[in-house]
Amino acid sequence: MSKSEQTRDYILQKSFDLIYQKGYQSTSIDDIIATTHVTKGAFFYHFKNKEEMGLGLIGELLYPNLRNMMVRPLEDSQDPKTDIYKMMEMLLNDTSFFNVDYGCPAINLIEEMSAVSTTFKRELSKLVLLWHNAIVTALNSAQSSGLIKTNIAPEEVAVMLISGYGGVRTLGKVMGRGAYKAYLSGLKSYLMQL
Amino acid sequence: MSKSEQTRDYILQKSFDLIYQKGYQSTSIDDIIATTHVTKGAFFYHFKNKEEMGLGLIGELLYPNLRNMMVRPLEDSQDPKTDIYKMMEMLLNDTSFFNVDYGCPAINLIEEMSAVSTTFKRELSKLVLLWHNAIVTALNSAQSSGLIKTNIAPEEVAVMLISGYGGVRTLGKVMGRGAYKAYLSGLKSYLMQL
DNA sequence: GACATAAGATACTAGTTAGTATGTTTTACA
DNA sequence: TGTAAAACATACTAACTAGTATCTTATGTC
Repeated sequence: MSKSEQTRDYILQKSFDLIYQKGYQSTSIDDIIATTHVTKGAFFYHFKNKEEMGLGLIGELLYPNLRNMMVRPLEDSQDPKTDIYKMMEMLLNDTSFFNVDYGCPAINLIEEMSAVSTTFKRELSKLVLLWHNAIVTALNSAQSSGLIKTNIAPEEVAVMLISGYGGVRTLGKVMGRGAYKAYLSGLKSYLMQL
Repeated sequence: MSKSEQTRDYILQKSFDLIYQKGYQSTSIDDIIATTHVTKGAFFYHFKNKEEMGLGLIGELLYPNLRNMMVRPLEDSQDPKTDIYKMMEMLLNDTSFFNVDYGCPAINLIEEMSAVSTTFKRELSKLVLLWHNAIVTALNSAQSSGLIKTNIAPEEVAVMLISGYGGVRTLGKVMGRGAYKAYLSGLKSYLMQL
């Protein structure tokens, strides 16, 4: 990786951290250059404007992380019920990447930006759809192999799961990790009965 | 209601609308005085600062609305399963107060403000707890009267329901009303099996 | 090692932000 | 109906905002 690529990635990573904590609109470019010690000239050399940086963040940080943590674990799953639970547990208990007080970076951006910028909305909806499809595919195959009742609708269950995840991230912000614990417990019962 | 009270309420109501659409931090006082045609002097006569207005909003608009739409329908409920479903349906289908693109005002504020202001976080957590307790109470009484299995934990179900609601509001922002429809359908099945 | 260009640094701008200082006008009530 | 206080209006400030113009320095290539 060239020196130039390094600073670009560095800016993206630090911006991500700031935005995760304070929100996109409340994170100023001056904030970013202050914490990175990268100058304004450097910032605007690598990004045309703030939006391009924000979209870069989604494409180059959020997207690959989502694939790794939320899509890949479901690919070719032999036991979706268990794997979905394990995935949720992993996501909610991962304190290296996530923080209860700050919630989920992707959910935060959806909340803040989708009504304000159609470009952000479009890119973020791609992420959601990716996860949605991964869940539906896993549930479908589980129905084929008789591991899940055939009278349930995978699309509905996917929406229930994604909503549950997003919602408990929000809930965690005001109620703390206890919300995660209760959710995971409730999720287990919910998955059982599918 | 005196003239003075009227302008105060008017400011709060219009601020609420703006904040619902753009977020709290992105709604400037200049935005507010521009749309209300109330002058800056009037604004700062009624509110010490922006935060006091924001908190007023929570206490005087969000709180009573939450009581009416999310707590009262569960009080003395003879059939919580049905009443919870009806409440969710009412909330998600009410287009006079809510808008898919803007989600739920309370959820939005939690998302945006709880990590940024402990005062907002505290006030908002009260709202959540109020709803949580109303749900738990309803589920408890349903267990007593044999309408719900006794091996389920009302606290967990409450977290599942609140998370589901909050999450589908987020999901709706990027996926549209289809998310609401799928959620309500999934919710019905979920409640059945309790 | 010259030189073109990539990468980064500095100083600025025009507009916006919350909040204040200092006025003027209503309103309630004696 | 006079007057004190409540309610509102106007003009300003200091700090911050995204972005630009213009410069300097580093880097790879022949």
